[in-house]
Amino acid sequence: MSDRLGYLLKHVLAQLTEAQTTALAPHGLNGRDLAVLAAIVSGEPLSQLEVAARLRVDRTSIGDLLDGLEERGFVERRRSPEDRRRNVVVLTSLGESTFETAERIRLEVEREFLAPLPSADRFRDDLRLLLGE
Amino acid sequence: MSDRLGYLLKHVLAQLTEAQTTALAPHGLNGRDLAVLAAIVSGEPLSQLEVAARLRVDRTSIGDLLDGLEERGFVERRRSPEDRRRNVVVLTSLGESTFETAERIRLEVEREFLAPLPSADRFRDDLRLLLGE
DNA sequence: TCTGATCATCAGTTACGCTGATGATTATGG
DNA sequence: CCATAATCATCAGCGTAACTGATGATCAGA
Repeated sequence: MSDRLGYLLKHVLAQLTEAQTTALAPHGLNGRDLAVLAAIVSGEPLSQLEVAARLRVDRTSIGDLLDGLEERGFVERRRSPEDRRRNVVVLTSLGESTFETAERIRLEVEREFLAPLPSADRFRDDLRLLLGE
Repeated sequence: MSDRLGYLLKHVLAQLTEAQTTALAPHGLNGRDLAVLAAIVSGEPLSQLEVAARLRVDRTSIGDLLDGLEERGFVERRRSPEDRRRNVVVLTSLGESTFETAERIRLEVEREFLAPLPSADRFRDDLRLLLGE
């Protein structure tokens, strides 16, 4: 239909978001929540600012995001002992198990989503190139 | 950095949007406004609903969008004589000239934006495939 | 110790997509 | 012809997300 790049990107993203949302909903998560869990699960405990930076999400949004995850029992915030300004965020055991199943779902959703393409990897490479990574 | 498809798409779109916004700002437009003008300029006069459908924008958003464009003198809304429920939206002469220069800018911004890729056309094709077009 | 930086949080703004309702107008069918 | 349904624009309101700017608590450095 349209060849406007903004239009194409916007609606491709919207469709992916919708597919992820519906697929993850039974587990009480959306794609954003899952990205937060993924940032936390990898390696040493992170402060909220570090989580936000890693996801390139605004610093003031991450608090609300964690509030929701904490209410649902996926993460815990603890005051860091060596720097009491910081909240160290860790996954609960529920958070860990949910993360693993949700992550599998995400991979499957992405695989299906990119199925129409001749090469999904090439498309991913293109996106990374555009971000300069 | 991240290989999450949602992350990649989101930030690629954000970077494009920013590039378009800054490039178009001197002409009093953003990428969204320009898309509206493009939908109007092509062919016969459209009702607001038709403009919204063509852009895949919510029906209730298009009104505000047109308000802004009308304030800035780019479009005019007239009650359709043969169906007085409809607003026929047309470009003013200022709208037309602005559209032409802005459209050239958009093409140049997109060209530069996709320059890092081995094949910009292929990337566009991929996006269209994902939208099922 | 004083000063400035850092972290989390809070209040408020802007933008967008969406739902549901309303009034005006047109189309349909009995 | 008239009553009903459908269509169009608009309005109020909601939820989400990104962002700015301020605050209090805490830490680091001079």
